[in-house]
Formats: sequence, structure tokens, C-alpha cells
Amino acid sequence: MNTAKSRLQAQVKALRIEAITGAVHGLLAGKGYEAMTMDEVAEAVGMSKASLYKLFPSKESLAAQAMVQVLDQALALIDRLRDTPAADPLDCLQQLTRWAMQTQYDGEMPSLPAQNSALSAALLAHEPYVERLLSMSLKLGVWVAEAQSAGQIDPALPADFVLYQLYARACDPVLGVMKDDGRFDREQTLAWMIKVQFDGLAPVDRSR
Amino acid sequence: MNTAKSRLQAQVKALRIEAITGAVHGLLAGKGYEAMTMDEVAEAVGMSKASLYKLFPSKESLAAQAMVQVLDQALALIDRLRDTPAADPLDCLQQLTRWAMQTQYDGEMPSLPAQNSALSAALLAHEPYVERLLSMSLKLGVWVAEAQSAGQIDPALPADFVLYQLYARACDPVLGVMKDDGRFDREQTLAWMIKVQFDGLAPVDRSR
DNA sequence: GTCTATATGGAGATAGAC
DNA sequence: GTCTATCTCCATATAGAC
Repeated sequence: MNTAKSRLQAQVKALRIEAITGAVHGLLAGKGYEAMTMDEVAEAVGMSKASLYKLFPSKESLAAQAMVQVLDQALALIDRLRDTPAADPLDCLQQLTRWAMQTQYDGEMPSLPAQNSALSAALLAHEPYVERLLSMSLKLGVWVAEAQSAGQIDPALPADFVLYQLYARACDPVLGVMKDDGRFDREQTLAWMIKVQFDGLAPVDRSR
Repeated sequence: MNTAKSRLQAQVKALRIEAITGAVHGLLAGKGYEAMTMDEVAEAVGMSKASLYKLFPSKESLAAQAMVQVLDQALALIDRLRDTPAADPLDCLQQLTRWAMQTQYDGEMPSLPAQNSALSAALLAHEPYVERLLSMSLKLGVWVAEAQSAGQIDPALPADFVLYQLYARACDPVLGVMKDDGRFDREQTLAWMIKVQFDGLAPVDRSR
């Protein structure tokens, strides 16, 4: 086999994987992990289930790949925000949280079941996923610490608790309910969510 | 058939249903709706699956029954809180939210999948469930309105948005993560959750 | 009314031909 | 490398005997 041919093959394979990841992303966002079937994925990308299994060994691995993609999007946004001179750490945290909530509101955030030990185990065994999750937590941890030093976030709250709160907003059911309600538009809803979250994390106002 | 006999039968049946509901409650809290199987329920109450299906026509109906039980617990707490002279509306809302979060933290809150249209439809078709949900929303809506009038909750927030926020705390993933983390005890965690939620809902402090 | 045994269907995963 | 056809398991639900 010559090099040019194998490079082409590798490119084709990469494109295939990209297409699959996109399809899984959409399906996970639309109906969730449990309801997504391998038949659907295969049909969405126009290949047979058997071929799909040649590229991904399991359904869990598909979910992991999709989550890696989302984490990469978040990490890219984090880097852009960090390069914004006018933004202080709290602004950055708000922008990132806003992006996550907007993605969820728009039905484009993949959703995995919280209670599924098999899936959790598979995710934690998937190194690219863990690596990105860790990387993100480190970067956000810095912002949280800075915001606490600046008195924008209550220093009495553990940084990890603050992180958990922000992560949780990416799957907050309030967003979907507000959308279904229909009386409020997206920007208004997101503004209220941001207000509630970050006023809640702010230091206690002793004068009140 | 004489009356005494049929009364006894009705009592036995009621006890059976109570036992089933309790078992379902525990299973839903422990592993969630999807992972709970009818075989497990049958074994937990010591009857065959076929007999179980004589009392409940479907798995959805079991979940609905368990949710009704939880709503009844919440409604009972609401009535107790309302009879507490020293408690203002905000106190009542905080106490109820605290109870829901504590129940979740302790692994005793039944959990249903958010994305399952079949189950949602079954719940909304189950009148006892809808009736209690409506009743609860009305009672909480009064407290929210009063707390807004008293300046304890931001009047700019729609009352329904505030309600959605409070309902969402009953299934907030932060609670489970904090428990798994292990560095913080339950009371501390609940105190932080309450602080973040209700400081977030409080009116904006213009002087800050 | 309660049980054993079975129907029914769905979904993850694989065998084996081409 | 891709597909068709199939395996295997499991879960909801039911039939039919006692």
C-alpha cells in the first residue's frame, strides 16, 4: 500500500466519523440517550448498523464521542473568552453559562441519563472525555477563584460547589419548561436564569 | 356477597396497593424509571407479575401512583407550614424546597426521565396526579405572590418562572454530585443550595 | 385472584457472504 | 469494508390453568 492511498483512506474515515458524531449529537439532543437507537444512527448517516459497529464498538462509545465534541466546543469558547481583554472572570463565567443554557434551550445539547452506571463508567473510561472534562474544570476553577477574590462570587462557597452549579445549568429542566410555556422569549428567559444563578452565587449582602 | 366480606376485601386490596406503591417509590428513587423492571416490583412485594398487572394496568400507572404519593407528602407539608404562625411565605417556600432537596439528597425522591413522551402523556392522563400538581401549584403560587409583594422575591420575575425554579430543585443533580464528592455534609450542602436559590430569586440590590 | 408459562417486540451486537 | 440476515437478551404484557 502506498502512502497517498492510506492518507486518503484516513481522510475518508475521519469524514465518516465526523458525520456520525454529528448525527449522534443531534439524536442525543433530540431524544436522549436511552431513546436513541443504533438503527437510527445508522440510518441517519446512511450506512448499515454493522458498518457503524466497525467504527464504534458500542453505543456508549458513540455517546462519549458526542460529548467530547461538545466539550471541545465549550473549551474553544473558553479560550476565546479568555482572550477578550474587556471581560473579567465573572463575565467569562456568565458568557459560558449563557452559551450552555442557550444550547440547551435550542434543543442542541446532548442529554445523557443521570442514573446509568454503565454509561457513566464508559464515559469515565474514555480518556479523551475525561481529559477534556478535567481541562475544563481547571480553567473554570481559575475563573471561579478569581471571581471569589474579587468579591463577585461568595468566597464562603467551595469552588467545586460553584462549578457543579454551573455544570448543572447546562441541563436545567427550567429551560425546557419555559420554552414549552411559550409566554416568554429566549433572551428574556436566559436573562432571568443568569440573574438567578449569579445573584445566588454572589456574596451575601449583610446590609439587607 | 355480604357487605362485611367485601369491605375486608377492599381493605386487603388497599394494603396491597399501598405496599406496591411503597416498593415502586423505593425502586424509582434508587434506580429510576427506565431501569426499574416489573419483575423487580413483583419480587419486592412478593407477588407474581401477572397479579401485579391485575392491580395496575401498566408500568406508567405504577409510576403515576408513586408520584401521587410524593405529591401528597408535599401537600401535607404545605398544609403544616401554612398552619405555622411564625412562618412567612418565604420561610414556607424555603422549608418546602429544603424538604424536596433533602429527600433527593437522601436518595428517596422518585426520579422519572425528563425525555419520555409516553410517560409524560400517561402522567398527564392520570387525573389524581394532575389534580395534585395543580393544587400544589396554586398553593405555592400564593406564597410566591406574597413573597413578591413583601419584597422577598423579585417582583420582576414571573411567578411561574419562580415555581419552575423551585420544582427543578427537587431533581437538581448538584445534590447527588455533592454527596458523591463526600467532603461536605448534608446540612452544609442544603444550606448552600438554599442560599444560592433564594438569594438568586431575591430582588436586585441596586446599591451594589 | 394467584400463579406458571409464554407471547411479543425491541434493541444492542455479531456472523458471514460479497 | 460494506451489507443482509440473524443472534441473543431482556422487558412489557398476557393466556390460561388452578
